[in-house]
Amino acid sequence: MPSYDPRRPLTLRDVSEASGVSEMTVSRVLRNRGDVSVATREKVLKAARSLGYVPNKIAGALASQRVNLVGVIIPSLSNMVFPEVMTGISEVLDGTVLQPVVGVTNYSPDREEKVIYEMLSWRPSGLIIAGLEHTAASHAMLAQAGVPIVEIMDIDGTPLDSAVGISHRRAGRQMASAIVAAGYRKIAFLGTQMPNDHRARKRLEGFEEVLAANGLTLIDREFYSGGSALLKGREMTEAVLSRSPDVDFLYYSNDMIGAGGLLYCLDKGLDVPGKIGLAGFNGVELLDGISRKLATMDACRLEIGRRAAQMISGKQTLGKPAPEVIELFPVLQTGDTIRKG
Amino acid sequence: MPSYDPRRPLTLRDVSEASGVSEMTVSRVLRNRGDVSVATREKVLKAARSLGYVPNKIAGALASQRVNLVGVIIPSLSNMVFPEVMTGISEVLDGTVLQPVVGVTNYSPDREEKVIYEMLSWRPSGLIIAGLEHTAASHAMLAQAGVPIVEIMDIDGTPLDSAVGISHRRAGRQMASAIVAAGYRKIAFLGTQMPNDHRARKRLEGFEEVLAANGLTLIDREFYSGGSALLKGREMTEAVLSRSPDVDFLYYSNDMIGAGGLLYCLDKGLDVPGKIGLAGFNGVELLDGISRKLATMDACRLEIGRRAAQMISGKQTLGKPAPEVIELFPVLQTGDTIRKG
DNA sequence: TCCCGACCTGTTAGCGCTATCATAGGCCAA
DNA sequence: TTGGCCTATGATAGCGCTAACAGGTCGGGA
Repeated sequence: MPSYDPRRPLTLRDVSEASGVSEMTVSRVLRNRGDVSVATREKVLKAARSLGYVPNKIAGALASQRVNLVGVIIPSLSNMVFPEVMTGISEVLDGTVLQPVVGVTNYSPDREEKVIYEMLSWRPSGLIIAGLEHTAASHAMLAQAGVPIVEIMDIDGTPLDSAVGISHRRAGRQMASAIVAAGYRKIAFLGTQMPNDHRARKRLEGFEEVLAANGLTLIDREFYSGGSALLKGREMTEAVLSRSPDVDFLYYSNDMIGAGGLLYCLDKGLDVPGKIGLAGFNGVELLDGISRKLATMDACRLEIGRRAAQMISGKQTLGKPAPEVIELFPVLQTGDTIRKG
Repeated sequence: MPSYDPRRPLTLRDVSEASGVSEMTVSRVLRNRGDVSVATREKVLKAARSLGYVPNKIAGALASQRVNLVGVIIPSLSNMVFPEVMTGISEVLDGTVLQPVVGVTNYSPDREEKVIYEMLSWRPSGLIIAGLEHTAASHAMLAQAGVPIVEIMDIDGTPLDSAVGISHRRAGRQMASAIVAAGYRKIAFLGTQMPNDHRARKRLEGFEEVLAANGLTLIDREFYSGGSALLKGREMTEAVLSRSPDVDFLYYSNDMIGAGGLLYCLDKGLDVPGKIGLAGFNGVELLDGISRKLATMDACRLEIGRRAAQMISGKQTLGKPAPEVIELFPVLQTGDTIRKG
């Protein structure tokens, strides 16, 4: 491999000169587009390889008006849920010319606004964004973007364009019904203190709706933010149990803190699910190794990612495609922490 | 907010016409560069806002030859380690003009090659890439790229340019020394079956080195791939314990499977750390909620991310900066699963 | 023989922005 | 006044690539 002056980056022209054909022909070879004779193709590829030429997509994208990037805007990468959504997206996009680019908002609407602006300034072919709640400015940008937008995770609200997700309100209701049906009555909620986690909020709303319909209210609640979720779950559980000793069910806003709580209860030798039941949310496979399986609901993360990516890639060809809303239905897994019958 | 024909995207010219100044002046206002009178500035910003104009970075990058993107190439997002590295990187980059863009290789060298090619085709300002082992083609591309490259996580080898990481071999040795010193003799290894996880391999090599120096060899080994790590840890532990009942120490290649194993041992009522000790690797905070704390070593993930980002951003201004290698030193935490003294 | 189309390659004109230099005033010291 | 030097703005020329069209060559059917 010969070495070159790193100060002058390689361009198509270098390859064109090295191989004795026009830049256009080099471009065609490198993109596998149009008719090029086998001999020429070989010659060009050989030159490109020996120079170590890497095409400049910036220039290519500008010239062709095609960027083939899909922006994916999510609140966080450090819990288990969004990486799995990403897996679903990549899985589908790998079979196309499109590539995902992720932006992380940390559940902050202001940051989301900035990330959307950044993303759009690259003129992506589409945008996948978590949640239906955005600032007015974000909403305006998305509406004007002129590219397909898919809002994911949640369908309790009005999508801007297309959407794939589950109804968190319904999920909360379903879980509450199961808990009440199993005979639990003194129910406490333990969850994130996140004003902008709208999905957790909606689940709790649905949950309380059903409690109310059964003449019940939450007897206690405990919130946290930051830190190791497993540990927080443990600490919160301890706090609730000591404050409300007669509690008979702990409903957690996610599986991680639920697992922490479960480990605590088991350590304390509590009768789970006889005297006290527990449930979380998300169906995180990661936790399958705990001796008792926590009741939970699968949030369909992988499938949401897949569908969203399919929608974006499907809309590339057509003109102005119709918005589409897909509702997925999480399955309640009672596990070992809700009484049967 | 007025609405526009989405078929013709907005350009600088639209803003320039709407505000009655030249495109150049609009560009200056939007980038806060050069002298523009307050009156003009206001006028332009108003026009840009009312149009909902978002600058086209593709064009901007091409014209200015500056992209301000930092490629980050990592094997996976679904374990706990790389998201934390990302956090460190973002933390530092947020204070600069640079933005991270991540690419995931799934521990496949071929995929890494493709991802590097893709990244370089966007002409990033720098590249952060996990590991020191790359295919010949990858190596050539990186060497020719003409931008700062920082290889992270590992320093047992020869960096291409700069590097930040820990010595996994040394980490393995340290852990082995601690285990041997604590009096354990019948030691088994449980880890990933990943030919391309070089860091896990190096840890094991260092580990066995010290065992050998003490006249010991591993009495058993068990490998896995895929699946829920916690559950795998449990299953592997069961397999090892039944196959080698006299084992007195279980060394896991990561904390997740270690935690699964720990939960299994506790469930079985084994005397931990008296009859059997356990240790993992990574120091994942996530697991802090387990009743017994697993012995582990912190891989300095956050700090690695920070340092790598600092190196890239520090090299933006200078000409051709000198390569730099930073070794970080993980701390051994004996937790509750290695005998004291 | 000529013409037509298939195949291959080249030429031209941008994509939307920014670097660079040019220019038009305004202000002050000499 | 004149020159010098600011500040504010505009004109011009690309960045590296691709779309669109313009040839040129060759072979075969009329």
